[in-house]
Amino acid sequence: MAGEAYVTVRERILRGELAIGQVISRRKIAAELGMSFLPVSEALLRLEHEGLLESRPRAGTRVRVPTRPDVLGHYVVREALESQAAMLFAMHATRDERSELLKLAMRVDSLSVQSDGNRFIYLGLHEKLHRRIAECARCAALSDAISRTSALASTWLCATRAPSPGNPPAHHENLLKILIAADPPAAADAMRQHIRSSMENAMRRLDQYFQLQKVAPQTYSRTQKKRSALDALTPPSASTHDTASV
Amino acid sequence: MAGEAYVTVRERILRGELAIGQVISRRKIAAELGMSFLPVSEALLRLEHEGLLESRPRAGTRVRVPTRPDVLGHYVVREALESQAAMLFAMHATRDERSELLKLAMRVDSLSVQSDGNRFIYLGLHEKLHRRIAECARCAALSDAISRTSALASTWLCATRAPSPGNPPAHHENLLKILIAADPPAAADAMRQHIRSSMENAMRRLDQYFQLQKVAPQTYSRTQKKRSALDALTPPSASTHDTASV
DNA sequence: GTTATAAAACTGATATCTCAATTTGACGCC
DNA sequence: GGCGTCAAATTGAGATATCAGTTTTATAAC
Repeated sequence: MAGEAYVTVRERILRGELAIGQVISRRKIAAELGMSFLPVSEALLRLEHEGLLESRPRAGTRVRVPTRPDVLGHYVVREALESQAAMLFAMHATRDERSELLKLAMRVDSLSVQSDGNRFIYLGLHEKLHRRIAECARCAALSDAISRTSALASTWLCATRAPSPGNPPAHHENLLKILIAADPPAAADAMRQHIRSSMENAMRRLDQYFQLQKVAPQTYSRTQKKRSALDALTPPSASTHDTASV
Repeated sequence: MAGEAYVTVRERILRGELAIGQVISRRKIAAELGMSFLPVSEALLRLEHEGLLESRPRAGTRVRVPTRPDVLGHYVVREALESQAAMLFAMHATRDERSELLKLAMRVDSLSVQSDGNRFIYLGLHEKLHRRIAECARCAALSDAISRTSALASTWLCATRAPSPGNPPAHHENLLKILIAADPPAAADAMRQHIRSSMENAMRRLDQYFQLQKVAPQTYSRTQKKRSALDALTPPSASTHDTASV
């Protein structure tokens, strides 16, 4: 049951149904899922340890509002893990896997240039590309570490609106071409550069949240009126089928 | 309270008071610490997620018995994180920090060659060296990721007896000399090699536990007699002040 | 209208209790 | 004597109740 609650809440955060900074109630979720709030507490605690939530002891729990060092640190860790995965991919991936992922990269690129609301499809496919690279590295522990880490970034990118602005059209295709070429250090280095450009992108987008934090460092308000500063920032997406509106 | 239980149990595992495969009881720990077993459950759940414990739903909880892929995967992740830290150390560490850590490395090496029971002191200092390198990388998230990861290895190394057999006398000193030289890629590579040799070392030592797992894959026996296979492997250390016996 | 304040509602944390699954150890059977 | 079986003990998981701290809101004073 705790696992069910974990998956449900995690999905909601990752799909952007719960915006950054939004306060959630253990009791309401428990009632909604038809269980006591003890397994829900367990799930939320786990999500807090993974960095998706934050809570103050007796005030409330909300979707984590990242700070600038948070995002920087996240991408440093991610750079370490994903460049390692790229290196192992160059060493161990089969021929089929290499061609599969090259094709996937080209699809991601083609979705990237379209600016009509395929944002969620693009994000999902982009995450799949990175996940598959990690899986082809043939190391479960590394895959796990990466998927734990990239869940965080998914949250942050879900919250922002603009579809990747200044990426070259063949961004991922070029990356995969290097990974396929089977030179491990070069693969690691290419992934390293890729992650760094992702970081700059994310930094630019999340800037508004960094400003916000200085204004309301630790607000766990449950009502609407005092969250106006936050609400002004969150994209209007909300409902799941509304992705074609931008 | 949950935090207190977490720290206590974690300490016991890391100090080797709880051997690999040993079964522990939530209720006994709760009684011992004077609290309900709910906060204890929370603490044990966290330790399970961190990989220090393993449990079967209604059978029991024990200190995790690592498999070969576990250890391999652990060191792959660790290689990724620590080589990143080494790179950032080469870039950002101050002059004072560089000389401090070089001295620390030399102390670690000198303890390494002595074979009279300074094992716990050596392990502690060795861990401190790696921790300080991560801290000097100026990235809290990376430090956290590393300390979470290296806790696992500490458990495993605590369980084994032999003081690092075939390391060259100036193993860590040479590593630090490269880190200090301020060439980031070279620093990363040196750390990478260092971690890999650590892995081979750990693999050799933990081999007996890998064999064991095939015999008793999932035993949560609370009695002594069926654990004879495990008991034969655990070092006689146990009591904290008994380190000078080997 | 604004501000200060106190009661009310709500939150997370813990304790206590119950329950189903597992292990244990003793009993009976061959 | 060895082996299968079943009751008792133990375990982790969940439900409910209680408590202390925080936020909200209604109230009163200015």
